[in-house]
Amino acid sequence: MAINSLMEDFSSLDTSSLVDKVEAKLVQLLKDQKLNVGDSIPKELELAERLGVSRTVIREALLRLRVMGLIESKKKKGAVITSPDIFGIISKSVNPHILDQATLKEMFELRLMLEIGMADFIFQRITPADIKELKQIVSKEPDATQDYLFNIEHEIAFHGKLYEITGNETLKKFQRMLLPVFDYVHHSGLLKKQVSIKRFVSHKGLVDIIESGSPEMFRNAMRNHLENHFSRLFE
Amino acid sequence: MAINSLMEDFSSLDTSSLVDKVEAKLVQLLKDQKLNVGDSIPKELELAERLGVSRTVIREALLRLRVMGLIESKKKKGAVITSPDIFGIISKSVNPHILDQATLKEMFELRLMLEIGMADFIFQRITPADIKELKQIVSKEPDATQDYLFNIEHEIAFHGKLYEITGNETLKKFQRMLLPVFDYVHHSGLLKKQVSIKRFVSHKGLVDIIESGSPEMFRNAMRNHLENHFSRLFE
DNA sequence: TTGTGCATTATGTATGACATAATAAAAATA
DNA sequence: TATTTTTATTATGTCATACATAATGCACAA
Repeated sequence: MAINSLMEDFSSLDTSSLVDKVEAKLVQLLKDQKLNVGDSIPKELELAERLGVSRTVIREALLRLRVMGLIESKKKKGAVITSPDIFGIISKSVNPHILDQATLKEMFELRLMLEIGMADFIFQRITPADIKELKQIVSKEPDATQDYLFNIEHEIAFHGKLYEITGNETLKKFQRMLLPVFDYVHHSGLLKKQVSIKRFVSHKGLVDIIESGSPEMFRNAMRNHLENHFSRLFE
Repeated sequence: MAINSLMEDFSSLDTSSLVDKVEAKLVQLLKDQKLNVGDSIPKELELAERLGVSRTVIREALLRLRVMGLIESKKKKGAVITSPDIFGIISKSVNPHILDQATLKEMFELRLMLEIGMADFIFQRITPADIKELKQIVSKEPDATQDYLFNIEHEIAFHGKLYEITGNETLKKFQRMLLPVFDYVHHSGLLKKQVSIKRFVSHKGLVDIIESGSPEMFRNAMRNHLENHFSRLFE
């Protein structure tokens, strides 16, 4: 079925340029030959000769793989296969000013889902040191009268720590990618006006639950904690 | 501050190639000039002249932007700014055979988080038609004796429908990206052996809750439904 | 053995040329 | 005049070649 859809793509949409085809061929090469990270691929000239295209085309195709993080090329050693840091890469291209508003709003939603869904991982992997650190962060919690930026920083510190506790690096990168988006969406006119800022479950409340509650309790508490955001999304 | 960090980058790590600099300059151009989607950017030759580099370099920089989905270039009209379909793009570079195992496992975890965290969005946006469709999918639920592939297909149909109900296109793309990863992780020796396949809350159970329950109930039920996966991650 | 320097090699950059496709302008026809 | 066809123009896509640059390894000398 994978092959079929591939064929379809090729037959139906033959608007593909030469570089497109070469790119596909190279990716397939990586897949087929089961090359491992660190292995090096043929030189540009060799590829050009073997595929019967100019070096320019090869270079463009390789460049694409490089941008996608599949390879890295050094001056003499040629190109070697790397394990792509996906989110690190797209972080570069996530530009709130360029992404369309619908996508931005959706990414905002994604963050809410993740923070609620991470409960089990927090409970599974948290250490006493983590709890201590959380408590320390919470102890510095600013009251509502405090200046705005400081509040933001505190939010990031607290929630960022939660992401960290999950021990999931990919998730952490995802959060870093979402941070500017979140901030942007929060302040642009994308969401409904915030009618009343109520703090339902506080950060301290969350920590208490982490310390002596259950994942289930945490999910509900976090959902409640994020109510201000949800209420701006829904009616 | 943005300028400072930029300077630092340039001074500390001047391993950046010409293309790197041009790329950064172009991205900055897009940001500064607040160009909207659909606006076209200067021609390659013009850029080459203005920045004092060869067309080769300009082309490579533009190509990077293209791979990142920031621009699209047509034969005559030049390049126009587009709203990048991030996940569509990285889907292409998500290759389970190339990603390292730690990342794969983490992406597996991400999926679990999302499916639990999506509860509120499902309840907020589901329509009677959706419920009807869900019931129809469930009615065809195969029993455990049925052939394996059919079971997989059914899983994808059901959970995919849930993603769809959230109305979040970005999430949907994210799922499509995760699908091959999920399958791969599930079958490779990455996770602990599956001791006993128990179906806790069934698909039908989930539908019942969607129809007459609450987000809170759904989260717990989904967590339970995914227990087989969780148990392979945790002890 | 250690270090310096040179040769080699593969990518990075520059330049010029032509192909191709999309658009606009001009010409031809009804 | 209106409409279609042809032609010209333009900007990207592809090719070819030459040279710059940096990393690697080898040879030679201290």
